[in-house]
Amino acid sequence: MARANDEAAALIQELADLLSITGGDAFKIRAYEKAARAVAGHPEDIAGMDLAALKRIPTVGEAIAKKLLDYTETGTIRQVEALRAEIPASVRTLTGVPGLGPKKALQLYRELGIASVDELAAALDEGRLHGVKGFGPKSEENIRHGIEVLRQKGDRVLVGTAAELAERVVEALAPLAERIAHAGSLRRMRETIGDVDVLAASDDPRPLMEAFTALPFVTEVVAGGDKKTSVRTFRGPDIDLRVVPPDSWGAALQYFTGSQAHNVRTREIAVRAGLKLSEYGLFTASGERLASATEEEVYGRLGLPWIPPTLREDTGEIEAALKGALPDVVTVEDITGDLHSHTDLTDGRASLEEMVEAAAARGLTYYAITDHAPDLAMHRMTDAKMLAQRERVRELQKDYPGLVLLHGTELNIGPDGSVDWDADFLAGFDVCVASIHSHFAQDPADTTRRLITACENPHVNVIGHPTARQIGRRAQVQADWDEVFRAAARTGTAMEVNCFPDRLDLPADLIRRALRLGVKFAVDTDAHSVEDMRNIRFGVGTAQRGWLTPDDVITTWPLPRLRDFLAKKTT
DNA sequence: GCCGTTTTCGGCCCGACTGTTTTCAGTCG
Repeated sequence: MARANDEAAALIQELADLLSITGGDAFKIRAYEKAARAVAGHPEDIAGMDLAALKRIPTVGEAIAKKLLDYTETGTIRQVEALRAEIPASVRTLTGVPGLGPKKALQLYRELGIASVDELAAALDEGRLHGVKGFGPKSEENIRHGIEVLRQKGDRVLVGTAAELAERVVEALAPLAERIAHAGSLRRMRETIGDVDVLAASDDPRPLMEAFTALPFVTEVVAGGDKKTSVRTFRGPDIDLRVVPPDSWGAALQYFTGSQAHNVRTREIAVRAGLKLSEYGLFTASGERLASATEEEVYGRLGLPWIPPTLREDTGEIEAALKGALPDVVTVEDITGDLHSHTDLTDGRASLEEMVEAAAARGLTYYAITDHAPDLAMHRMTDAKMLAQRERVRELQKDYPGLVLLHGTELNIGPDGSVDWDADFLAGFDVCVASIHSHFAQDPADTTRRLITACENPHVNVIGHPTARQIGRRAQVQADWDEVFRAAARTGTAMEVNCFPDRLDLPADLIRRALRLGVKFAVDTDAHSVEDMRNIRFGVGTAQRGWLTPDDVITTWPLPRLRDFLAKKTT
């Protein structure tokens, strides 16, 4: 179920958008935007909070607290309703067209009565923009194109897709740059990516820009300068290439990694110290450069430790850094095992032998094979097939002295919380993952009970991809997550962080909520092929965004500690 | 509208690029 926080944050954000269209004070607008982010990221549910509690949320003062109270009491915010009456909410959608901001959107509405993207397209066709002040022939063409981009590209791509594209750009341009790397939301490992940002260091940007625009998948150059070039790609995201002098590398990487909200905070810290921070470095008032070569140096001169990119969202990392309380987040190198994988016995594409060989090559110390159980009838699993696989796993173990093979299964959680086999058969597995694969639209109270029942099963060790979402295709199942997490913590059941780019499940915001309730996590690839094992970086990135340390993640633990965790369920 | 190791008022991040504006506003990140 959508938390009150998310709906309230959306309303505050809408208030900011509508005020920016009607020409409200820019600083007031920014205050609303900051508060919207803070409310969305606040771990406690705002439903039921009183004014004093609401004001304790950072960036929420008296005025916004009252608006939040208005929301929790009436389901809406009066000022938003009033502004909607003045400006149709659909005018907001005009600012979604690249190149159209609040000022021009308002102008189009006031002068031509345009209140939606469709109306804008029609006005263009009828030539009604001719002669409107500020809209020359070039603007018309850009808006026309912007509408097309908005309509066909949809919006964001999965992090895996963006990572592949970024790798191709970096590889192609590396010979022409002193340094080159991806930055932006991809470096922060957001689950979906709008634009791919690539940063290069060179004293001679021209050859880089020329090679960049000549890449085979580039279809159009949107903006081309000496320092920045933006391109559109064939059925992919836009790519920005920024080129900076080599001695600005650290400051530039810090800046272009973002997030924008994080950067605002770091620049505010600089201003308070009488300094100026830009992508070229940290400078004194007289222009003397204090730091710029590395990110560590830049953060250091601001009095901060280096902050992992995955935390840079202004959701508490600045405060934690100032207090010396940043989490020592889990890394790919910390991962010692994998508790969820498939073979061609069910829907995997590689044999048991190939998967085990790949797990050994990853340098894991333990690896669980967890093929699907009989309730997913399409995979035609039987008791006999599962026991035969177990025999084969035990035989294979002899060939892998450095890798402990675990035999497990991925159970199906039925609508009532039951799983495929009875306790006797389940007791034969080393580890059991249990996941939801159907009945996604159940009543939230039923889904909550369903997941709690699965946690209470003494043989279920891990809840696989707990929300069952598929990014861009299937919404999360609705449940009272805090209740589910309490049950997981109480019963010693780990929540999975599934590494598939279209799952990333649990999502980072739910990870943070679960963490506060004492839950442990299993970062698992759910690999169906050898290649899928590379997805571990996306799951670890998601775990980092959830502020997880190695201690929170059972798949970083040495085998004896893991075995204790698994054993505690049944005793 | 928020906030305070320059405090309760006066600030609030910084730069690149575009188009049409003859000196810069709007947009974007």
